[in-house]
Amino acid sequence: MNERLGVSQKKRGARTTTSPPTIRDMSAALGLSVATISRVLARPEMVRPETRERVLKAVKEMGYRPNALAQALARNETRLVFFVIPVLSPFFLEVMDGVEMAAQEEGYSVVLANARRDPQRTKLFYDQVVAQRADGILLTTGHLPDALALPSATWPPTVVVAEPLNDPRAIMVCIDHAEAVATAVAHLVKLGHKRIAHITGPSRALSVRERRRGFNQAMADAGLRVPPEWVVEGLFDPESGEAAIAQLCKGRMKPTAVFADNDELAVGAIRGAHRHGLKVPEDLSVIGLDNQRFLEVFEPGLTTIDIPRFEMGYQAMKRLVRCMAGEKNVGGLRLRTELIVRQTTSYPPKSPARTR
Amino acid sequence: MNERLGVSQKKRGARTTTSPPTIRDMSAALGLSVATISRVLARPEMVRPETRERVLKAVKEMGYRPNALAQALARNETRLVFFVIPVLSPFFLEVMDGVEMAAQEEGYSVVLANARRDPQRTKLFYDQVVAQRADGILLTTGHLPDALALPSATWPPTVVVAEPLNDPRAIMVCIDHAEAVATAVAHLVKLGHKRIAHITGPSRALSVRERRRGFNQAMADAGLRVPPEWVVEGLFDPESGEAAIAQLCKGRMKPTAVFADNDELAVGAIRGAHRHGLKVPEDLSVIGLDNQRFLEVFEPGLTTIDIPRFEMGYQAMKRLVRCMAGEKNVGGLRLRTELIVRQTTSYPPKSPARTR
DNA sequence: TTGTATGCGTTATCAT
DNA sequence: ATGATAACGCATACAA
Repeated sequence: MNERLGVSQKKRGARTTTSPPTIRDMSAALGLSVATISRVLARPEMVRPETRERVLKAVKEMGYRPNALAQALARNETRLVFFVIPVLSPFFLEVMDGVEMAAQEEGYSVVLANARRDPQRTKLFYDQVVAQRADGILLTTGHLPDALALPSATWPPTVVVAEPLNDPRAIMVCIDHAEAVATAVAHLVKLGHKRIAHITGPSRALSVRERRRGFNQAMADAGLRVPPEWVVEGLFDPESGEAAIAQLCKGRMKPTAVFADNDELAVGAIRGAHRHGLKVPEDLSVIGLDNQRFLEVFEPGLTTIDIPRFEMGYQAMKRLVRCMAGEKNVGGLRLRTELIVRQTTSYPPKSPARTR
Repeated sequence: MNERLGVSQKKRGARTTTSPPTIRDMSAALGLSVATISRVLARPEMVRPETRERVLKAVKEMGYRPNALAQALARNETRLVFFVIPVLSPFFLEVMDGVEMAAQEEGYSVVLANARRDPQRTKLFYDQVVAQRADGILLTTGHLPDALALPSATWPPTVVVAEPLNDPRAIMVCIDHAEAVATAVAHLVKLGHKRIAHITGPSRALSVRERRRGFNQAMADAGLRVPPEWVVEGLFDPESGEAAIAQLCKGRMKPTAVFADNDELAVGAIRGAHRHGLKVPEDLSVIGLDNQRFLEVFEPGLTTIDIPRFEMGYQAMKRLVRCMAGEKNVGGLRLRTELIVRQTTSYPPKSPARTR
């Protein structure tokens, strides 16, 4: 045994510094083959209890931890996934929470991949997956021109969260945007509103287009018409919401209610309304979409549509795992949204509000 | 060429499915050694231009990408770091933004490691680093009982962000909490406040203790005393802030101003004040700490202390990279904070406000 | 039940 | 400038 140890050390060069023990160190120290060590950790039932205990004891004593890198190479899997987001926002943060939870349950780690609004970067993350930097990819962005050019053979396990994607190869976990918006509109209509504006996100996003469709449909269903100037496009931030209100106030006919494509736009709209001397909801009803957690402190409480962000992330990751396990025909999922009525919606004003 | 390719395939088992080409496939296809292929990508200047071009062309055509896993194993580095957070919050999100930026610049990826308030989990992430799942670790939590027990030999490259840590081995990038708080107190004192309360975060965090120390010191310096019941501890959330105000309103003597350990507490405090019929800032001045981005939409604008979150993350990651590169004596950093005066602070009320 | 030997896809050392 | 080949640390098929 000592001989073998000697040989081993000579062959592999003496370690003077204390680097973590490898499986071979364990093997040498215990006089067992590396295979046995490996088996104790991977399939304990395959090894005799006494041997197993002896190995386990040594593992604990010497602090042996299998090298994740080597393991990954041998097993041909990284147990890593990329979570690609277009921009760091509280919304994706909460989706990520669900992703992380599922990942933990399944023994995966999540790499946050921030595309910084650059589709080109999304492609880079794809390349990384192809290069075995990760096993799969979770997308939260609908437009990825380059990645679509990927040949099917190298299309890695992919699940799209929160955003629809028009590629049949992608599995989608999202909400029914059109339906969600319709619910909001229905709420406003029920309150008696007839003049409803729509503040939308950037129209290159498929989800935004879906919402717009839902809005128009719901309005049409209610027999209401939407002047083109009442559909104002912006980014998903408060500034855009505020600007949209300024825009809407310029017109001769003014809406009594606005639906905003997300909560941040809605909050901006409320601020904009205040700036224009409009009270919410007395003069203007505002309804958002997201039910962002951090807005719980906001006053007046924002009427909005809840998107199950955590659940979306969780389900998406679970599906991705199945994908990576080689399962075929993993289906997508459409989660239900829910209208949360708080204080920013009310009956329309009796007489048109006067803006300043 | 076909022959060689054939040999390769026979030797390595026929691939019926199209798996990504390996360096050996390239080698075979080009009639060059694997070493040359490798060199072209790693040190192009070492190879003759003609050969180089030939290889590059083939790389592009065949879509060859070095397997990151194998690369990592051979180079003995993962180019991955863990970013450990106690809980998913907008605060850490912005720190993460900086971390990510620096990581990208340095060719690293960031794994989001959510400890979910469980120090035990922090230990797990440490183990993963020891097991070469990542090269280094970024901590945002001050209390890690178990990890401290790690022998110095296996103490991986570590940088602590945002939170001080009392381990000499750790490199810290944070702010001077005591000084930040002192600035806030000084502002209130200058406005004429004499009765100032402190709503604190959980006292197990070292930063919270530092802030408390800063508060007491600043008050003492101003010749003001702090009744023990005016220091109310809570979690870092709005609910705690609201509860703290309820607590403070129960006393006979009431403060005219409160300093909250973070913005969320402050926002909760404001809400609590409203509930108790106190107007902010007329009856009660409130000042927070963080300058959270999402609170920009909050009205009235919160007076607070700006913490350079992005910069903290960025600098921390840059330092971690140096650490991982083996650099010794990488120093810590203390970033400057800045008082942002908005609308929630004003002069103390002439007569004590009446609570309901 | 345990051991032997080979493969995983690179990098890097040492020849040539 | 290029090639042969030994690491890297583990998993696993096959042998014993």
